[in-house]
Amino acid sequence: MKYSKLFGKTIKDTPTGATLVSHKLLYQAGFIRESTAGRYYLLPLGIRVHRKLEAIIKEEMDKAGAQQLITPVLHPLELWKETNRTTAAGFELMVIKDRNQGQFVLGGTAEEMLVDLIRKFQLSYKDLPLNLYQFSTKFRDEARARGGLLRLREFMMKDAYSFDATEADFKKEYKSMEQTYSRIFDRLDLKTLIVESDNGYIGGEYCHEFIVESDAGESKFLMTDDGKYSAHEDVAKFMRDNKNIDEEEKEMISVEAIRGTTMEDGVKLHGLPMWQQIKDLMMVDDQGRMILGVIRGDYDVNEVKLAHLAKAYTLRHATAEEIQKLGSEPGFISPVGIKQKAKANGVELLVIGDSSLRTIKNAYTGDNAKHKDLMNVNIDRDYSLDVEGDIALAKAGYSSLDGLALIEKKGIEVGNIFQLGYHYSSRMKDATFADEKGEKKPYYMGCYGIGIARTLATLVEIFNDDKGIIWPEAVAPFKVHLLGLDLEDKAIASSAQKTYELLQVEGIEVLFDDREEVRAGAKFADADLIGIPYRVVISKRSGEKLEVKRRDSSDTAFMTLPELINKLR
RNA sequence: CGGGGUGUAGUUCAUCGGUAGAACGCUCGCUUUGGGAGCGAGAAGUAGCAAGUCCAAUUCUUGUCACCCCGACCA
Repeated sequence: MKYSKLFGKTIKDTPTGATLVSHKLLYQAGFIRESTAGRYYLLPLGIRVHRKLEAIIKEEMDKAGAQQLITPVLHPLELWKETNRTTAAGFELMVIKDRNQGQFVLGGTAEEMLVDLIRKFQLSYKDLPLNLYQFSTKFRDEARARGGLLRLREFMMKDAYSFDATEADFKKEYKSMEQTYSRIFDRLDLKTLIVESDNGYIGGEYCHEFIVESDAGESKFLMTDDGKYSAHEDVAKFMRDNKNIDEEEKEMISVEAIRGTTMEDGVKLHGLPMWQQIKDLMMVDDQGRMILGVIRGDYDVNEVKLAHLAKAYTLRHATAEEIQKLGSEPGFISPVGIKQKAKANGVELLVIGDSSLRTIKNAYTGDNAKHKDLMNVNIDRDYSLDVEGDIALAKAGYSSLDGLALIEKKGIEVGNIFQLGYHYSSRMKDATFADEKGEKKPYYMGCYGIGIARTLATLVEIFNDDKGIIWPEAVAPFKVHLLGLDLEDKAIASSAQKTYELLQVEGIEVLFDDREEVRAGAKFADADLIGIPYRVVISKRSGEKLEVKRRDSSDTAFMTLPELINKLR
């Protein structure tokens, strides 16, 4: 490619509001232009990198035995109703109508489509395991797109879906995908951490994100120093420390409590530690059920964990009116006797408690009435839980289950792998295969995604210097950036042209800066900005040889064309 | 979705109650020529859109749309 003909010039200005290096550099170097928020044009340089990423991912997916296909972009809305995802993911789903008023979802993920496809076939256990993947544009009506290519409303994703006969088979596939992803990111020179995460509206029980550590990222996660445990804030587990469990249980009493409604107000009034207080968080789920989260006072409730234990898609905070209707009072909620009050008032209530409640004795909390508190409250004796488990938010400094301190990190999620189990195959009719006895069994599923544009932006976030991008060779838009200087000299011009042609004959991708009117300094600056791995200069100064410099090094070497070709092979 | 902000030339921005200006970029010319050259000339804007106030609105007011930032949300 001749630079003089390349569509997409370098530019010195950066877009208004661009804060991320990747956004600025990709714009300045002529890889991308914005259309509207979260939707970008990929210019010729940009699409070259994009295609290389796709090629690497495809190679590794094929190697892992997955098969490529493509689904329609418009998904029939009925399919999403079948899995009850129209409400769960409705806030970011885009729905359109055709001329017959048929409703379609603009695909943002394709579990339903793949299940629908596979049930059109009468598969048997002999056809399994099966892993199908595609590269397709995904639509997400994100509340807030940001950061250039890091959070888009429209982007290419590689999404794969696996179908297995048993959980054991699935686990092999899951492991295989984990290894495949590791190989893919290795080939991109990206160091990824595999972090336990929450499944969100995708469903299923567990999943892992591939995260590249970066301050530009939006994913917060916790990990131990030795790197053996890393988990997203939403799911991170930690050890509860015992407080006063050896204390004698005292008699529970109700006292007058003229105080404000915060935890601190309780601490101040009673002169007791925060951890001895019981925190009560009243939420409402998508079915209108009241959910009470109960936890030791010095911990915070993790609403994602709470939603899981409640088996709810979404939770929101209850209003003061809702709390009063149930028979309690904001700021004075207590697990003691609340179930009876709810029942008396005809409100459905689920009480979910954190295991940390067992680390304290003689706790204090509200008494479900304004300005009344209960002292010396003890679990089992004074109140019981409908569900007991882990609803606590992990924080930096807490102890991991291995006893190591958790540290907080930030990163960009470039890929993820999900266990889906029977989540979809049980909700969708006839999502079954025939087993050895001819009996219909539901598929055990998983899904696996990589955002291509986000990965591209991540590469730029990681590989850059103050002059521009430094592309890893595997995905660089070209391998060689050939700079012709002193091109008004006919001999040099023809030698440069010949070099350009010979490199192409050798199958080496080369961008030839053939501009006559542009000075050397500008060409060097452009080459640094664009970030192609090898810069090759032909000029008066280079003489018969070529001046070769790697983008990531400051050393230059003079060599002949055959030597260069040999080096690049 | 809540809070804040910004919409003026291709881009980044300035200006102003009397219908606009710079830099970069672009075109042409001369000089220059190894780290974003200099000089000169030129093309380029219905000031997001709509309504209102005013003799007069790009400027003030209201609405609307778009975009940006913080938060909520979010594979």
